[in-house]
Amino acid sequence: MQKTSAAPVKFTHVQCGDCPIRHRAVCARCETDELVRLEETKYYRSFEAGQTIVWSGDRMDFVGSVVTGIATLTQTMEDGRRQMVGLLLPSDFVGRPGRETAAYDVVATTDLVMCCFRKKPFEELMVQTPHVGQRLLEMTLDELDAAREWMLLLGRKTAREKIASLIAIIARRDASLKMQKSEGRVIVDLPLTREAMSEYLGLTLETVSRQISALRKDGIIEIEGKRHITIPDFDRLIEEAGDDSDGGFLV
Amino acid sequence: MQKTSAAPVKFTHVQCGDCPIRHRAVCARCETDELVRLEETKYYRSFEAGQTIVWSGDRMDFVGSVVTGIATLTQTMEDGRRQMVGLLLPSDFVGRPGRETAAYDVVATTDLVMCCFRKKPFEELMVQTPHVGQRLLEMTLDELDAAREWMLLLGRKTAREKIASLIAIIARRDASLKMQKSEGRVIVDLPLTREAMSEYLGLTLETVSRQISALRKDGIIEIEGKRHITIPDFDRLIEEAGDDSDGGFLV
DNA sequence: GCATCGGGTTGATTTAGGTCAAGGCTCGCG
DNA sequence: CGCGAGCCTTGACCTAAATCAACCCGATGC
Repeated sequence: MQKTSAAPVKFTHVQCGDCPIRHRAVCARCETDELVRLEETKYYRSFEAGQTIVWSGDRMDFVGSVVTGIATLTQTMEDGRRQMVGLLLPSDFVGRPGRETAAYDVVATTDLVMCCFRKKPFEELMVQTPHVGQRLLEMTLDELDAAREWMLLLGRKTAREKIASLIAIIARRDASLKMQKSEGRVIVDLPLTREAMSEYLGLTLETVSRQISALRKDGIIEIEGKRHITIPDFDRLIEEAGDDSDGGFLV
Repeated sequence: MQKTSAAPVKFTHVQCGDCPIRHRAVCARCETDELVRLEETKYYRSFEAGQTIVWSGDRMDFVGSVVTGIATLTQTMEDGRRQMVGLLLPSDFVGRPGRETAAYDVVATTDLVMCCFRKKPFEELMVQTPHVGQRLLEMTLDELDAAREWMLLLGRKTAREKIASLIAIIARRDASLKMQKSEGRVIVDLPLTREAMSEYLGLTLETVSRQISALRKDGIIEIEGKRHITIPDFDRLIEEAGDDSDGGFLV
């Protein structure tokens, strides 16, 4: 099962600044003049950990991408049950062209910097420059694959498998960015509270805590503090995750 | 929470044949010469109920859309646990441009006709005619929304709520196509076996059966045979589904 | 120094849904 | 006509995870 696109996009545009929307997220193959037009409507926004960026149903007149930090998309039922439906790491895109209200709560789970564009100009740009739309399609298809992997997790995995999967997912995303892996031994800092993990996994936070303890007791993971995890044998973790495929290299 | 795009696409192209990929799925706003080019690579395929169209990991050199019948996308774990991750009704698109192997099992759950295009020419067409790509982006975004609604269902809803939600989803898709609704009273034919429902909902088929019986006893639904359901009060069903939003008009 | 608070752990108990098992209904076929 | 296969239902029992509750630990504030 292949999760990544056949031909991975190369980010060769060298005049990029620090804004991922230019060099990673959207404008991977864009031309200089398009960059300039995009640039004109660009602005940055910072949020503190815990802050809600938009509430479900609110007007949302921008799109953007995460520069640093982590955000989540969450759905809430009337009685307060919550399910995370999106985990946004740096370079991930937020917002849907063609929709003017947010469909989910968007929350900063760590301190966060986003790079935003007003929606109108962005949509106009999309019409004028097909590359942007094509890149967005690729990203959306990747997200859809991730969502489907997530559905398997939610529908069929045990609590232990869910925890192992989540750690693996974060480790892989981390590793693919930072390459902190050395022959099977992997180190991760969980960027989520136990509660956020429980919302990701469709569990209670007590169960999350218990299963993390269980994995520690069984030597699958080692823990320092609350969040710092080292995985002595990554393949063993993957076994615990019960993944059929390569586990989805995309979150 | 808004599930449909702000400006719903209008299907005004009148020379359409019976192929949904032309008039509904992809070429909503296309020009005649594009249609012609697409037409050249088009072919139909029929499948019987229960037949597997592609296996996860198999080479898949076509994309297409469902004309009549129902297909599903399913993921399987090594030990046989299965989770449905896509339900494809007429006009839904199958396949991912840019990927040459299938990521999921695609199964015909009823007799099925698909309209297919060889992938290469389709991809070339996509590059040449932005409208096709844009339409595909819209469809993919809709699917992503549906997947996220589905995640809430899998992660947080009770068995009873899951069943009620599924019936509501099918009824709405049905109704939006066939308009067989009369003041709150709705009639649906479930196009899925109990087993398929259980794979959709992350339950066992026994639980599905029990909860359907429970909803019948409580007068939420009435059943004739195994599959024919009438919903005397649709709003009451929605209450049982525990939906926060409008419930996602998209499957 | 002490109180408080957010995040985390652990234990005791309950329960929703899974598992195992028996049987029913319908349809096609020898 | 009787038989078996699919599909579905129902019952008895079991277990994984939820619930309820106590408590730990480190940071922050007064």
